[in-house]
Amino acid sequence: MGSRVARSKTGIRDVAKRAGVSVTTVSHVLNETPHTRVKDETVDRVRAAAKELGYRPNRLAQGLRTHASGMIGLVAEEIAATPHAGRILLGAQKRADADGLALAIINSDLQVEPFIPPRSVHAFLDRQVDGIVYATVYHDEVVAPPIMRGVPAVLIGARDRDGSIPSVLPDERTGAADVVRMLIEHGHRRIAFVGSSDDIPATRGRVSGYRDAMAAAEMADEARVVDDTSDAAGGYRAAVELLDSQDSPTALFCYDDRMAMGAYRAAAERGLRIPDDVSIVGFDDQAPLPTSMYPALTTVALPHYEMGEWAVETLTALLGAGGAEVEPSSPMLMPCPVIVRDSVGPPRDE
Amino acid sequence: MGSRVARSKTGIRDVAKRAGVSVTTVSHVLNETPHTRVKDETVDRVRAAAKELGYRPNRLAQGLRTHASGMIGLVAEEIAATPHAGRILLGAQKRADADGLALAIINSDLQVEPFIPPRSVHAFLDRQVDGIVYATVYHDEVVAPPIMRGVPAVLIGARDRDGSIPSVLPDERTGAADVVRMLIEHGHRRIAFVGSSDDIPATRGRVSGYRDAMAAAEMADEARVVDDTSDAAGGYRAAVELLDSQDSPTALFCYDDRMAMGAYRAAAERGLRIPDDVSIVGFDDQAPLPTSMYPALTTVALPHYEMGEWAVETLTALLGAGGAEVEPSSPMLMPCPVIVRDSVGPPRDE
DNA sequence: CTGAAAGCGCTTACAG
DNA sequence: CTGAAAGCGCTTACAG
Repeated sequence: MGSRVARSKTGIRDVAKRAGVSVTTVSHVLNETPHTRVKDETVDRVRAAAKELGYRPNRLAQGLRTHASGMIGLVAEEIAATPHAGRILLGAQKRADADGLALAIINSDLQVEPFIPPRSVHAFLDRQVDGIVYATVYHDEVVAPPIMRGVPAVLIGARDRDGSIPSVLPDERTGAADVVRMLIEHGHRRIAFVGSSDDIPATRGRVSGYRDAMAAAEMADEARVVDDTSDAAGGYRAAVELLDSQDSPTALFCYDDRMAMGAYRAAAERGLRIPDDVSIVGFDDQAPLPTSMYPALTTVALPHYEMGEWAVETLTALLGAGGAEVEPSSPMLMPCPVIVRDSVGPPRDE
Repeated sequence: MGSRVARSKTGIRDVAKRAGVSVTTVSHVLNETPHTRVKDETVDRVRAAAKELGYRPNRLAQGLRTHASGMIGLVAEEIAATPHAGRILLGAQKRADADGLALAIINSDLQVEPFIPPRSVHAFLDRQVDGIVYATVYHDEVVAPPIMRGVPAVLIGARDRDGSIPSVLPDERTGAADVVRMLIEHGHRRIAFVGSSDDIPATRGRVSGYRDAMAAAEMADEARVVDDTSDAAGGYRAAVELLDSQDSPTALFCYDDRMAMGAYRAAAERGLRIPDDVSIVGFDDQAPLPTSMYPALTTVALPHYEMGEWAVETLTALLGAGGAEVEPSSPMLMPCPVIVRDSVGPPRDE
């Protein structure tokens, strides 16, 4: 055993001894226990002793005593399944840190069924986490195991089937409508949707937003959708079909940035310049794609960071509420801002 | 207070009562304490009682008693600073999970100075983590604060200045040499390096690898490097300069995938097809770039996942060693595999 | 203003 | 083969 063990951590008792007071008093001054007055001079002595000894309270012991571990658990289906979803972690961590909470994470495999696996929840419960956030990206709805009702929880990316767990979802529909409206405001009328054939909520939200905006502009008849795989190859194929058709669109709203990448290629092959000959927008703002494309892609951002923040903020509020039952509420819809870059312009006169 | 509190968790005492034995015995059978024989029938009774009650040991209490929290802490400078570095977390988490360890993460701001901030380490030490992994991506060397010597630790992406903390680094130099050699084997001689002007270890490693490979093929004289910013715009400018020069290169090795993206554009503008007219390779394998490009980019992968795994594996070994001092050793160099896709071919005959 | 004591939920010598 | 008891490092009524 090296120096590591010799260290023999200093405990509250050591501080008490050094300050010549009881551990009770040390605890009170260090925690600034409410409704407890301690003589100023004593306070100083205790603080000094703690400092000199480099005393750090053992959070495990505190947790055992107070039934609050000061830790929250984040279980994420295939952590950062989509590369930049890691931003959910960043947002959650930053917020937790600000609240003096530690963030533990655990990975859960992608769930085919919408059931949250109890295993991951148990791992956290055993460690007495104060709350749990469950992040998924592939389901509309999710059903929580019974044990999960024993602790404050919040959901990211899916709603609770029972409606009793607060949840946050990206407002893809509005985001999509916003960017399409922007296209319309630039003067486009023949705006097509390069859609995805994935059967996930995002697919539905984005087409809906597209249709909303077209309808709002009385252009529902102009709406054209061609679906394909949600990657560059799919975007290419869909864009080719659209661009080579009669009355080809002057603007393409792509399901995601990768499809937009394929659409860029289709345009280039046809000698179409962006945005002069055709405007193209994407969705996701998936770094480093949009800024690596030329011209830089105007797209709609998925608010991962914000959802992570919101989740622990909400959890903190729940904790403060002392475990009061949460009344069922509808999911929070986090705005998806459109990020304007260089791929949109007015339609070419014809 | 809702049903949450009513739950009043069942403890080891409840199990003991139900099984009609002492808590000592319960502890022994549940933990399968070595060198302790318990009558089979008793074992069964205890197990049954635990199961019926849905008993789950309180890890906080166990930790307090055994001085092992079963948790390791990962502090990452700007978590997933680069989008796919989130894979470090995935690798670490998977490995920790397999070892029955929980993984807590904490974010640290980007450090300008190579000093690991004690604050982040403290947060973990207070929670009695069994070990710490510190992940950075911008420094060659890092110096750990004194407190960090009090716990098993490992470094990702940087070496410890004192050499006493095990560390793992991507072997960028070899990876670069490998991909350049591949280009050479395809018959290329005029291979240029589209380099980065960033003053970070990666820059140095990748040029060195390039030079190694050129030298090994007796082509040191053919080496040409032009540096620029490490993004698409920089790659474009550098590639333009190279492609428009006398005896322009037949292959471009780009510092990273984003620069390769810019190089693609430069080639396209010049009517140069990839890989027929010019071969291009990148570095990082930064999803979703390489597979979204056309043709799909051949590149060298940064082994984030593997480094994450290695880190907790090594930590686990350290823990097993019971805190024995680690003899200083040189950093582990994790291979950077070249990922072959479609952007390389033989040089065009001239 | 301060302290003795109980107890959080476990594990672990030690004794029988 | 099994159990009583001490103790991990704290907090918190309660008493003085």
